[in-house]
Amino acid sequence: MFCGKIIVRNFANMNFKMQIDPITDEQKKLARYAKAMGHPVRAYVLDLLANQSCCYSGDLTEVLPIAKSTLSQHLKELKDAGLIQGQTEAPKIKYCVNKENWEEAQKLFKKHLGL
Amino acid sequence: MFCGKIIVRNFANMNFKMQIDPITDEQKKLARYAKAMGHPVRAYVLDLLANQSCCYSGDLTEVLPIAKSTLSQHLKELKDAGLIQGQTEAPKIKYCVNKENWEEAQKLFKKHLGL
DNA sequence: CTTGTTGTTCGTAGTTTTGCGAAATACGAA
DNA sequence: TTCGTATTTCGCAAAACTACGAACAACAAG
Repeated sequence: MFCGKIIVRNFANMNFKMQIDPITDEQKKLARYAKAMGHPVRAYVLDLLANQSCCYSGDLTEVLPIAKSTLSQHLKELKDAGLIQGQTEAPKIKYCVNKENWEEAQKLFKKHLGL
Repeated sequence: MFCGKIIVRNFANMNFKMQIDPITDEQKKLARYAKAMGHPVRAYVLDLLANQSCCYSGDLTEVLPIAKSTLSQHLKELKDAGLIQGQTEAPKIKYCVNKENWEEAQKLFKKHLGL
C-alpha cells in the first residue's frame, strides 16, 4: 500500500520526482506487525508460540473454535507477516516464531510504545 | 467478535450452557489495540501523539497524503479503540492520547511481547 | 444573521478479511 | 501402490476496510 505524497517539480529541462512520505518505514513495519496481531486467534497463537514453544497446526485446531481451513489462513497471515515460520515434519507441520522478525517486532513496539 | 466454543450439555432436566474460550480477554484486548495500530496512517498518528503532544486534525491533513474524510475515519477508528480522545476547541478539535487506555495497551504489549 | 473555518457524516466503489466446507496436496506407512 | 493422516488451497459469501468527494454540522467572528 502506498502512503506518500508524490511531488513533481520541473527545473529547466530536468525532471525531478520526489516522494515525500511523512510515514516512516518503521511506522509501516510496525503497522504490518500490528495488523498481523490484530485478530484474537492470531494474538492467541503468537502468545502461545512466543511464551511457550512450537506447536502443530493440529494442536491449535483441537483448542480453537474455528475450522481447520480458517486456522490455516490465520497461520498463513502470520507467516506472511514474518512473525512465524513452519517446518514440515511430515505429515505434520511444526510452527514456531520467526526469531529474527519477532525480535524486530519487539524492538519496534518497544520503541514506538515508549516502553 | 465472538471467538469461543459453545458447549451444551444436558444433565437430567437441567440445562447447562458453558462457553469455553481458550482466548483470554487480555489477548482479545491486545488484538483490539493491535488492530487499531495496524494501519500506517494510524501508526503515524499514534507515534506523533504519544511521543510528542496533542494536535489538531488540520495539522495532520497538511502532512498526510490522504483526504480529510479519510483521516477523520482513521481518527474515529483510534478513538473507538480507546487509544486517543478529542476535545473541541471550536472550530477545531484537539486530539490527544487517551492516557488510561494507552497505558493499558503499553502494559499488554509489554507482557505479551515479553518485553 | 451571515460567513468562513474546521471536521464529520453520507453515499459510493473497490479491495481485503474472515469464515466455512469440499477438494486437493503431501507424504509416511502398510 | 494404496491408504490414512495432516494441512493447505479453492470457491464462495458476508462483512469489514480504505478511500474519495460532496454535503452537512458546529461554532466563532464579523
